[in-house]
Amino acid sequence: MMTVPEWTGDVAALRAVQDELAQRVRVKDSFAKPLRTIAGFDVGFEDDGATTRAAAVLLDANTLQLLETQVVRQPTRMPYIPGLLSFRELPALLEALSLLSTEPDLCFIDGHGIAHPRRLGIAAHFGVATDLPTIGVAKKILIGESSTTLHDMRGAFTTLRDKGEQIGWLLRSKVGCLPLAVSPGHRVAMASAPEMTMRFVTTYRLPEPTRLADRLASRRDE
DNA sequence: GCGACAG
DNA sequence: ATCTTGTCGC
Repeated sequence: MMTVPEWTGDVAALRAVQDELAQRVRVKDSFAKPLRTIAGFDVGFEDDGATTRAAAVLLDANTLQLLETQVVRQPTRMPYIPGLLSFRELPALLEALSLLSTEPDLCFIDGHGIAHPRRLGIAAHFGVATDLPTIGVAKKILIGESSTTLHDMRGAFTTLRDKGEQIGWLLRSKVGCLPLAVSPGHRVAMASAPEMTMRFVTTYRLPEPTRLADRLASRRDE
């Protein structure tokens, strides 16, 4: 399945691929059994963007103990284009995933799930490409808005909708901080995205999987 | 046409 | 995303 075609400059072609892949996204729960391991993924850049650096971290879902980390580098293949982020970052992320010794039960991706113009943010795309359960955790909204006010209480969340359709949530993971935009990617129910995310939030704004992957991908480590 | 625009 | 010092607030 060609889930990540090469960049030829044809934006319309990639949008067509997105529409096709979006049909394969399954927004429903897949957790009949408790989680054993979870993983976090993020991407950073080096050499003025010439090099793409992807990080993957594997954690014990119950103790949050760090079990494994992987960092890979690839030459950057295409520029950043709002809405087409996944085609730029997915290749490196998939390589990082392949290096993990254990396949995670749930993946947290830095970016949106279905909270995307074509309902195929990087977390949804990642999920369809791997068939693994995924949740998108973004620091900013790409599309959509919330109607009700978000209480300034840890764990509070409100609906994020686009033209009436719910595409995710705004989640106050930490008091005094801007909310996160959380949306299901693949094989995760809309309703469980916020709680699954909060389950791994400790004292920071980002849930541990994403936070740790962030540090590795952004140089602040290694 | 104008503004917005994950990372 | 990335380049970066000081500064505000708990």
